[in-house]
Amino acid sequence: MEEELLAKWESEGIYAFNKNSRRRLFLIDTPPPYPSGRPWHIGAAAHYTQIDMIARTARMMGFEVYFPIGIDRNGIPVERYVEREKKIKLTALPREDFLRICSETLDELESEMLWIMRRAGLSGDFKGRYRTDSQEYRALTQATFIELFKKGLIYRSSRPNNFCPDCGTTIADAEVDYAEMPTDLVYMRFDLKDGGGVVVASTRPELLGACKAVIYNPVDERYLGLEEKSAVVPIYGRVVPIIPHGAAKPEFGTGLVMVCSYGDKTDIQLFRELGLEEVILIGPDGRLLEAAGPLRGLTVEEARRKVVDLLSSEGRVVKVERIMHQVPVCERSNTPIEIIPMDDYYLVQLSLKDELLRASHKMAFHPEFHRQLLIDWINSLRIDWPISRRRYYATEIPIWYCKSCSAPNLPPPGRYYMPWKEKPPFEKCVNCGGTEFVGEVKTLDTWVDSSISPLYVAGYMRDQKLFRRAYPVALRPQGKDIIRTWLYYTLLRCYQLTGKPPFKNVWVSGMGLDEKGEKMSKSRGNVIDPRPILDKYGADIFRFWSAQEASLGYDFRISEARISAAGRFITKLWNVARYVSQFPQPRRVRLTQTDRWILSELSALVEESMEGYRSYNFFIPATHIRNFVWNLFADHYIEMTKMRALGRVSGGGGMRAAWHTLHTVLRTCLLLLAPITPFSTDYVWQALYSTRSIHLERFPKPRWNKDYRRYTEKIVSFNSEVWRLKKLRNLSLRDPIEVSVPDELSPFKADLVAMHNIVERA
RNA sequence: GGGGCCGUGGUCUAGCGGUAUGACGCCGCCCUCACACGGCGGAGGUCGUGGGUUCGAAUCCCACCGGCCCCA
Repeated sequence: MEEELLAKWESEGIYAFNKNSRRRLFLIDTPPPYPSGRPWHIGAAAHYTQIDMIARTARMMGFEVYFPIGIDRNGIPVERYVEREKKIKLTALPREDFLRICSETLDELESEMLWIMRRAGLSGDFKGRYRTDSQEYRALTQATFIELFKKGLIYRSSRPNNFCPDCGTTIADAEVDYAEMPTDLVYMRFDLKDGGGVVVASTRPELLGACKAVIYNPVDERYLGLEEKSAVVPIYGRVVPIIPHGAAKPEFGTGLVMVCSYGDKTDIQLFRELGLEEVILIGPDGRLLEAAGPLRGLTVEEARRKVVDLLSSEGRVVKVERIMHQVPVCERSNTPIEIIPMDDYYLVQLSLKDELLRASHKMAFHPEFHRQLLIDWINSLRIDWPISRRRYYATEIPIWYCKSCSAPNLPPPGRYYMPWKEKPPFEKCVNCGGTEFVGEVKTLDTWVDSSISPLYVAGYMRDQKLFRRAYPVALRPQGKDIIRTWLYYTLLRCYQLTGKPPFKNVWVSGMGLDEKGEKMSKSRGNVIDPRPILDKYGADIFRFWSAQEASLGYDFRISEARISAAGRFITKLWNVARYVSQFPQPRRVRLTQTDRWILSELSALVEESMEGYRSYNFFIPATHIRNFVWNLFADHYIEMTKMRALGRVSGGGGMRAAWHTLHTVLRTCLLLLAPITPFSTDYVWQALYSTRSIHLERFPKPRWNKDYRRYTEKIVSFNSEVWRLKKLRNLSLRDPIEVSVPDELSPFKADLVAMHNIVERA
């Protein structure tokens, strides 16, 4: 059934976006997922079904919706996947061959994700889907690079930064993770220049050759009086100052810390602050350089062992302590990073912090409390964004350097350029008129591409007419795990380019965890493949589960048992529809009090559901509709009116009213559920109510008087009481029973009597 | 060290100023002509701990404990 509807929706093109529509536009900056491995995370699949609910909600509210489908295909993840899975090293092949393999690998992984998205019923633009590694997309990335370069917001610099020896490139702070690892804390005796000695503890003894100072905390009484004195660095014999500084923690090691270029971020700061001259000790291959003297040519690990040996032979190792230490690692390769100065391109961000903070207050957050994650990240920025990477499968930096004067020459924006293999599209150097050029070989961080997705989908530089209407785009949906990357970088880049925040609304979902509440990961072995789930249960069940399980912004647990339990509601809905479908749909009827009562509740349901839809919180409509359909409509209204609807009561005046009401309630519930369970609702809709899809309809209005809601509790408890009595007396539900209907329920008396087969007391 | 979220019957969860919602599980009865992927009935909670505000707190405030996540 679902497959047929999918084909029908596609052939009829009912979700097509008409950019010239007069309706208000609603653009969704769909996250282009990255095909980095398989299977695709079931939490991600759930996340995308919720984004689809947003799209469907906006359509049913009367917006012209653009729900693009994109795939993010640039950058280190695929390169590492190829290196790992196919055992091919980036540098082992000609650049073009490596690129081809990456592209083919992406095609495979991508088709799997697209199958899941389509099968889950996403009403997105599959036909016009985009890829961030397409010529058109990369051309836009390069155009924005050129624009920002000319604005002076991109510059080249060689400064100490995170360097991953395994990936062979500089990486940004956002790509650094911290791993808890056991490390040796080595206590080393340093001589003082004027005699005597001190003990310095360090986890990086191999950096002794870059030690330029020793610090202690000024409140640390043990070292009062060391100020003004100098220490002699073991092995290297360099004399360095001892300085009181707050960065030293008295409780760590001996309270004396050596300052080297560069053990960590604090070292960078101290070198700058104290005006120390750096010693570059580690090369891009992760091996120690000339300046390391006896350690030259060794890897960091080897050097660490060797330096301890050397120190021991001099009797300088006081003790070695095994400690757990937070080590900064590259999030792609899990390799400990080194801080090495490299020549890279930087995008200005520090000087924009205040403006970005202001801009982040101009976007509405759903839920509000996730705004703080963005603000915290902006506040924690300490360096401009290094955007260049020494990698291949990414957008090239569009610059050629003049061979005679080394001036950068940039091409005109608009086309996709590959400076490492192409001739420049100009003849002469803008600076000296030289005619020989060398193309830049470095590429861009993949976030440089993905951070312009809202510009891409809104037609920036390509369709000004659309762009003016569509930007800032209506909504950015995304997971909370990529706030510091995707959300932040998008804000930064779009703000630099357009002076505006890119979104009106930011919708941040929580993460899908396993049934115990732990993160799903291959190493834990708790991943669930979404494909068999979709095959077994169908998309509607998966979607209804997803709506009901994940309240806005909170993490949610994924268990097959709960997905299967959610399926029972779909079955219930199905059976209700089957029951209702046996009756005709009379137009003009005279409603009874019972009919008015359920319509009162229906009005309330519409209002509650719409409140949820307006805040993109599908948990609210899903749970309310479920409760209404199951616990009021089916259990009470249908039972109360069954005799009347089936024409089993004398007179039969209310029969047509019951028919009419049953259909009204069903029709309204279908409309309310359509964004969440698009398949079943459309199926029933087209079978009973219309020749065209439910997904072209608008949401219902709460147009029934709500006064009768005051009877709800009394009706429910009266019915319960009768059921209980029958049970108590061992009567079947059809057996007659002698009870009196309370006066306050007299408006419903006829239905209640028929329902319970009540025999009036004499 | 900083920040965020959470702590409600066996498990999960709603409520967020008037002593508690629903689901799964459990017990019992029932194939009642839409539905046994069902219906009905039932057992089960001093809402993490301590204090405060209030006529009244799961709900607001403070402290603490525990869990998860993020950042340094």
